[in-house]
Amino acid sequence: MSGSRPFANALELLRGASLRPTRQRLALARLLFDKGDRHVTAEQLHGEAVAAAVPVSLATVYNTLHQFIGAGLLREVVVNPGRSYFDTNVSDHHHFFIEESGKLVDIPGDHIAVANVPAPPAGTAIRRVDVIIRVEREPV
Amino acid sequence: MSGSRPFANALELLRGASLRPTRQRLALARLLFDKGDRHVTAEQLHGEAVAAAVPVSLATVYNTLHQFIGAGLLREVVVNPGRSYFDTNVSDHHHFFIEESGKLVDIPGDHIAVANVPAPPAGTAIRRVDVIIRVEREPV
DNA sequence: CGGCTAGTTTAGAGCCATTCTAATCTATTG
DNA sequence: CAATAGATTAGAATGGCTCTAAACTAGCCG
Repeated sequence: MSGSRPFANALELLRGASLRPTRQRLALARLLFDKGDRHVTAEQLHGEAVAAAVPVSLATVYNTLHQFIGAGLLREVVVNPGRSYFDTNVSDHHHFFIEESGKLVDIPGDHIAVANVPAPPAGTAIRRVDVIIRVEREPV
Repeated sequence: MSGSRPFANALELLRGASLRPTRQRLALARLLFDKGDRHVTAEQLHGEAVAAAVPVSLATVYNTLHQFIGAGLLREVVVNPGRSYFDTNVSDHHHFFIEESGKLVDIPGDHIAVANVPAPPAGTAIRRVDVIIRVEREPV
């Protein structure tokens, strides 16, 4: 785990984000945060919820994911056109992306250093630095 | 310019990539490569072609862009879910991404250093490292 | 407890970038 | 110039995501 939310249960998480603890949000929060760091797509998460007999629509999954992002509980990772990944690890880190399987693997922030970053274009400030290392199955 | 294709005209580019020099491909190659480094979307490029009175369908624009990528003439930059940018600069470099305007700005490869990259997951090899620095309009 | 209301959820339609299909066209070769 | 492999095309299809408007519910107040 990233260790950034020790002991926080789903209810506290939602309270902290000023989101009403509805059945759907509680269930999604548990699916997301009860098993350590995860990278999921909206569709995957929806599938898990349905499998867990939690009645939730895909629209609600998207709504909830975006609310969690707004609350800083989640981060969006963009590696592929036309599909978003949601990352439960919101601490400073980067990613390996295995193109064939579509899997993401965390790289802790202190295991990688980005140096000599030039000044951003005039009138802008850096919001975030994303490093994506694209890997492929090793050629034999 | 990235300077990687000095004196190459559109015809030579296509020949070198074993692509038949059709009217559409020649026109798109000129639009892409005759004005230095560019970051375009498929729709933009299609618009430019139409504006230049080159009859070309959006499907052909997509086909051609992917063929150019396959030939190493172009690179795809993924910063936004649901929209791809095509980058005519295929040399080693990275990007600032200005979220509000959707603009990309090149960062030359030698102006940024990524250090301490950990070994990739077992059985995989690094194909490419993408650094995307997301910037926002400076808060006053 | 019963109602009230703002906030939530939902099915289904809609949107948009991209890809597919199958028919037409064209660059190249003999 | 005819034959044909390859290219282009319009339009339909796809897929991820968002919107809409109606039904539901958590939290509040009496």
